[in-house]
Amino acid sequence: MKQLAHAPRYIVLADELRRRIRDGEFRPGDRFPSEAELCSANGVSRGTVVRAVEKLVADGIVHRRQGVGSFVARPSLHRQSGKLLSFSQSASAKGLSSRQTLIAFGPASRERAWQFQCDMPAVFLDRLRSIEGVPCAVHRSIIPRTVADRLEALSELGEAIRNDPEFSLYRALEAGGFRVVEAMERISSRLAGHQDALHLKVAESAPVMVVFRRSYDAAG
Amino acid sequence: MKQLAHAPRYIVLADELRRRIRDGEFRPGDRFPSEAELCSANGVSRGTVVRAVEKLVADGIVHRRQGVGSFVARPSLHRQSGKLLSFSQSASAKGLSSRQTLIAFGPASRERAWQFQCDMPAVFLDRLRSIEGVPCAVHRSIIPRTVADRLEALSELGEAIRNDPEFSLYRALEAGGFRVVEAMERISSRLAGHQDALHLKVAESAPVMVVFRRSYDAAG
DNA sequence: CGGATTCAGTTGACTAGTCAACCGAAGGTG
DNA sequence: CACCTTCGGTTGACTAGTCAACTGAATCCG
Repeated sequence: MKQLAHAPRYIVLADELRRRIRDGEFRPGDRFPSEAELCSANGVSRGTVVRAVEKLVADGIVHRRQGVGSFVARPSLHRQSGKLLSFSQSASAKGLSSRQTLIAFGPASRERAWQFQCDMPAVFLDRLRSIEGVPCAVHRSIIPRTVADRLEALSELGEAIRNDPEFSLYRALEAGGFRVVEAMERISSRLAGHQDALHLKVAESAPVMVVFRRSYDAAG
Repeated sequence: MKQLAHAPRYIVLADELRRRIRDGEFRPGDRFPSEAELCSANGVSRGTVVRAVEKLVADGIVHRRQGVGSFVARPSLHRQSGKLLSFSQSASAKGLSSRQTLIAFGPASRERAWQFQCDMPAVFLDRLRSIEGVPCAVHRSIIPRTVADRLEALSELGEAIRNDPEFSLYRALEAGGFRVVEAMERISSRLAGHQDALHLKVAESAPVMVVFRRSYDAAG
């Protein structure tokens, strides 16, 4: 189980840079420290710095231009997607049955919330979504505390999901007075980890899709 | 304009390995040559080999396990997505207007078709999709020749798209007798290239989403 | 036999460099 | 002024290694 050996340095470095961006040390559009600077500042070789920065680039947090430098990305509104149907909506629209089971929920760590560019106390909600009985996605939802509190008590939310296989988070949000009007999606594919593989019942390290979708209500 | 300088070796190597997999030299589940083997066989250092293989891993073509080796991935049916609404369907379902403009179309190179795991002569179709006037995606469709021929003549297809901003490829396919029943999606995000940036009118190297969706009709 | 250990082979992480491609700005020249 | 060149700084690609972590199989031993 030990698992805690120690994270690779390039991941530690990436996380630290992420934090510094989050904390406002680097602002959108700002020039990022050059790779050479990051090398000497952190006492690692350039290859390690590159791997760290590549992670941030893959996350869309920074971008690089050869011969110029690296920059903190401006939050892109163009990532907004018009495809704003909830999972259950799109399924039923095609006459398919959609099911879900609650995997886990509870308070979200600050780091985790930040992955969704959410800098408030929040709760997370992991759900296994199935179409026609075939598990096909794990949805991780991050809901700001302020919103969650206006829904039913959280424990009840958990119960609702457990008991109602047709439960739709979007419907619950609307019932709570929130109209979701637009969303930001960040989609990437990665290899299934142990947990994912367990839930999806696929061979471990099979490719899965990871969908980040940030939703806004009319008030933001 | 020269642009043709020469592709990096790790890309050349990745493409070559892709081709060898495609040609059946390595079969799904097969053990892949070890990194050391690939090094000596291709006369490059291990770092280069790793980058090449990482590309294949990112594409979901191979997977690696530390201490064991690399393997050709089995085509995963779990990548099938239940969310099979066409772009225009999902937009109109939300009461949004969707537009599109034809960027390019014509015969697809074998390499390009293969990216969609399609090993037949095919045509490609690049469309810029907009929601509420905001460009938000470039869709690249690969259609097997055998299917395309049963649609209207291709030039007419081009005309149809040009003239009908409400044109839906799925609708056209159904009109031609093809019922799309399921699709495989491979989604990744990358940086906008020059072409992309031009069409989407976003800052170059802004993050964009790339959606690969392979659709099957009832007969496969 | 069955459990522990060793061992060879593989990928993961990392180093300390080199050279190339590229960009922007600063000068130089007509 | 307009054009060209040079130059410093940056990222991109690559090398040739080292050591660590991990796996599976073989081996040893009670």
